[in-house]
Amino acid sequence: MIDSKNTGKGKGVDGRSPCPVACSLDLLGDKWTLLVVRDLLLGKTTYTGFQRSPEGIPTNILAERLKRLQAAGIIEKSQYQERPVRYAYRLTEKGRDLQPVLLAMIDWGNKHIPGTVPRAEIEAMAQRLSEEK
Amino acid sequence: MIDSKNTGKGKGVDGRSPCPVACSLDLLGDKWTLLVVRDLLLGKTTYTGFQRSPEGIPTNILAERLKRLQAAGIIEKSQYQERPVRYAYRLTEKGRDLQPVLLAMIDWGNKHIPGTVPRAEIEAMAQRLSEEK
DNA sequence: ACCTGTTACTTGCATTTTACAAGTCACTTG
DNA sequence: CAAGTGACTTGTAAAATGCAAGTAACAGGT
Repeated sequence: MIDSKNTGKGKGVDGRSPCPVACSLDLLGDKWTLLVVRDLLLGKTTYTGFQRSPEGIPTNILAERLKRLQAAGIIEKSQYQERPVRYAYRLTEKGRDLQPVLLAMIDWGNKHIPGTVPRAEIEAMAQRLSEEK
Repeated sequence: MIDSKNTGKGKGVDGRSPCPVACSLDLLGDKWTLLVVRDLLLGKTTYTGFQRSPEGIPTNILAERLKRLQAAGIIEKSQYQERPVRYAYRLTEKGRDLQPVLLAMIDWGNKHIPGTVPRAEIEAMAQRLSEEK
């Protein structure tokens, strides 16, 4: 199925091929999307929160990615207060299920890219952020 | 460390931040790179083999990605015959260590994108390709 | 009431990356 | 010796990205 150029069954898949990796990459395969998911897993929820991450995502890219993730059902946007209006973005179950992908990347980075902050430290920070008042 | 815009210790990290996810994405964060790694994990080794995958990677992109992956120490290129010269690309240990990332993506895709070919089928195919004479 | 600040974006434009087609070079096979 | 294959390179149009600036809705201080 991976080796044939569309076996022509007309499944539900829309992407480049029925390969789950290819389909995932159609959605997540760029330099920013998974960083937003990372921030969400760390407990961040606001637009400016994502912007303040050290990588410095351009604001138009962030806005576009949040729309894509929402359209894909990976995050949901909710207004958590009026006057002034403020929004919170949260992972859906589909989004939280990306955690193993991120963890695998963290482990790979820790093992093969010297100087990356270790998983333990990241998990500790996630803890802190989720406990924040 | 993730929340401060470079704590200024001058570590070995070159990317956008010392976050292992960000660093991994600097290398792998696009629509094609991990598909090549997928093919390599499946047992493919040649330039035209990668090109024949159903996603249809553009040839200039493939050439550039192979160079990047080689420069990053994720794959190695070897000439497996002269007259005519033919090359084989193979994953290094660093490259093989990406398997958990790919497996996590497969599981996520299988769970959340209907119509994607199941992990069992992919593993069976990897088996077949690696046994190929 | 006015000025400054914050959150959550949108718009415009230059630069970079990607996609697609075609071409090259060294051979091999009929 | 003509056609084919493997492994690429080159050219160019289209799309995505990055950067700066602008907008809108409010809050808080003077």
